[in-house]
Amino acid sequence: MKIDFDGIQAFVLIAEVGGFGKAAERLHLTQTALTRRIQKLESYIGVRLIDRTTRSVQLTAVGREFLPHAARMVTDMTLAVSRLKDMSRLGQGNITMASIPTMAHHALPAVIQKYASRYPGNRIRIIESGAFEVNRTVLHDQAEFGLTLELERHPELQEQRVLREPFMFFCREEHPLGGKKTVSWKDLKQAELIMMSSLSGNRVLLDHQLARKRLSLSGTYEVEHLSTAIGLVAAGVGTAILPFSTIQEGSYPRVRRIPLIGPVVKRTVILIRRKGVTLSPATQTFYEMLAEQLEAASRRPLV
Amino acid sequence: MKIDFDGIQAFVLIAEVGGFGKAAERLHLTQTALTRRIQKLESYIGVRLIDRTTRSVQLTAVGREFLPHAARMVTDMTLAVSRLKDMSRLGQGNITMASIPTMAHHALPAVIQKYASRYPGNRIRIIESGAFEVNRTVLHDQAEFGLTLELERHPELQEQRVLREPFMFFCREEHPLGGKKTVSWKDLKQAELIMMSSLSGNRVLLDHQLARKRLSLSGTYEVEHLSTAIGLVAAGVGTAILPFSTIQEGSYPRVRRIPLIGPVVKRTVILIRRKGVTLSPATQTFYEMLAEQLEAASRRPLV
DNA sequence: CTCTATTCATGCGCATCAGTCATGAATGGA
DNA sequence: TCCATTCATGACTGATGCGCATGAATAGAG
Repeated sequence: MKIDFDGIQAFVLIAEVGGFGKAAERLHLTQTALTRRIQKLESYIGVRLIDRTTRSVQLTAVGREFLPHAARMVTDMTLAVSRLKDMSRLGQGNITMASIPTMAHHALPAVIQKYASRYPGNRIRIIESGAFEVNRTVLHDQAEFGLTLELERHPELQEQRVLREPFMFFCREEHPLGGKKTVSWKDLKQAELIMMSSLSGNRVLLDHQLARKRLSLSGTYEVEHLSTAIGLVAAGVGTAILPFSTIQEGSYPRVRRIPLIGPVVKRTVILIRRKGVTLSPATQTFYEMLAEQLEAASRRPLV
Repeated sequence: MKIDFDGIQAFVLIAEVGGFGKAAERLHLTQTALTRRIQKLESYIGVRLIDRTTRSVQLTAVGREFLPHAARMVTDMTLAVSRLKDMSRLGQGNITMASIPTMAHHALPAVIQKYASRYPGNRIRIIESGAFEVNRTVLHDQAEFGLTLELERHPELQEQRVLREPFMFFCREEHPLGGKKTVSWKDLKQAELIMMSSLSGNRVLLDHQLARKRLSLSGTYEVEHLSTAIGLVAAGVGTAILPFSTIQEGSYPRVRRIPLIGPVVKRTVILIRRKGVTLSPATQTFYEMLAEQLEAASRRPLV
């Protein structure tokens, strides 16, 4: 079953404008071409659709019956395809990504804001979850890509490093260690540490790297989210070891953020996507913008 | 805006069967051709729709979004066109015709019955009206063709004679003229004539032809429809001059139908259709069958 | 009534395009 | 490691759709 779309389109247009010549003009074709298209269409379906003499052009009974269907199909097609093309001209389309909370809270908003101002009208959905869940989400196609921590590699995922930042020591300014320029892991024995749950990706990372230096941590408190930890620190409950970007400049004015040395432990934030799958144009653009912004931030000196 | 229907169809099929090779088989094409179709489609709309390696074929985000629309459009198109083709393979389609009542009552039913048994499932609509209205109906495209009396010609109508039958004298068997083999117009002076309204086509025809022989009729009764007239005759109210086919064999057993001579006046029944317009296939078939049947009837000896 | 303008149809030549064949490249599984 | 499967690519070819020039029909003007 072969479908002659051009023929049907010609039929609809001729019916609408009432003549081969005018329709041909609109299609940027010669009248000859349209005559041929209609002839071909009619011979294919075996029914005359247009009764035409040099002086009049009118639909046959069958043509009249077919016209509304044909017109609808032509507009549907054209609309669907042009929407698809618009989509490719960058911009239009839905974006679904997954992200660990730290990034979703601190780094993403600025990028989203920038993206949205340049390409308005797109829906962006962020699935916020722990580092391990981000992987799963991407693998199951529930998100087109993810922003997560570098942990173990997965063969089906393609990784791209975008940010490398140290863990730092967070405490209130009046804390005994609050005045130091740097803090070493040894100094933390007397600190009332607020730890992340051992299910957290950050905690896994931290433990893993410290273990190699034969260090270990024990906390007084254990919480699920970084934001809870920083809240507790701000309230003076204790101190915490958190990634550099946990707080933004200016928020929590009374909290000090002090470099941790001996050793310096860093975490790497990566973008992940399934190998071999193409991102939608909108997502692709957003992805690139996000990578660029984060890498730029990564190069800025730590305050 | 060019629409690549073949490409979209290929896309849908590949998505459905999950591979180029299998889809190609179904379309009776080589795998190469499908690869090319998808490449062309993608390059035209500027978006990758299918992520493919030699080991897996899966839709991109955009492809997944487009698939349901595409599938629907493809099936719609295919269905609409195949329905149109069916229509041309004779049969399917609606038939609308106009007819004068005599024909609608007596000649048409047999033809319709025969047509319907050969091509079942078609809707046939008959617009029953006087001879003049039949013309108007066809001219206004409210009916594809008409069965009417030959009166004056209209330049936009094409006529085809299908039946020529005499007017006859109708009376009850016990009527004074009921025993005669023939009746002449002169004999009618003493008959209680039931006339048709002068708006009737039959009456116009009759008056016109008689006038040329310097004859004229005057009736005791005047009715609108032939069926009324024959009813009155059957009831013994009077006699009437009516077309041969006004009654069918066997109905009205006590009514005699006697040839009228001096002169014999005939009416011609014709099929009319607008010049230059094509009938739908179903109508065309019905039209031909009708013409043939009527002409055959016309050649049968009058009883 | 004739002439002209308009409009659809057709013959012919050409360029593009879509399809095929042969072959290459990638990769999961034995 | 080798093989079977599957998609991609290059070269070639036949089909197809288009344009130009021209023909044919006819409504309307004069």
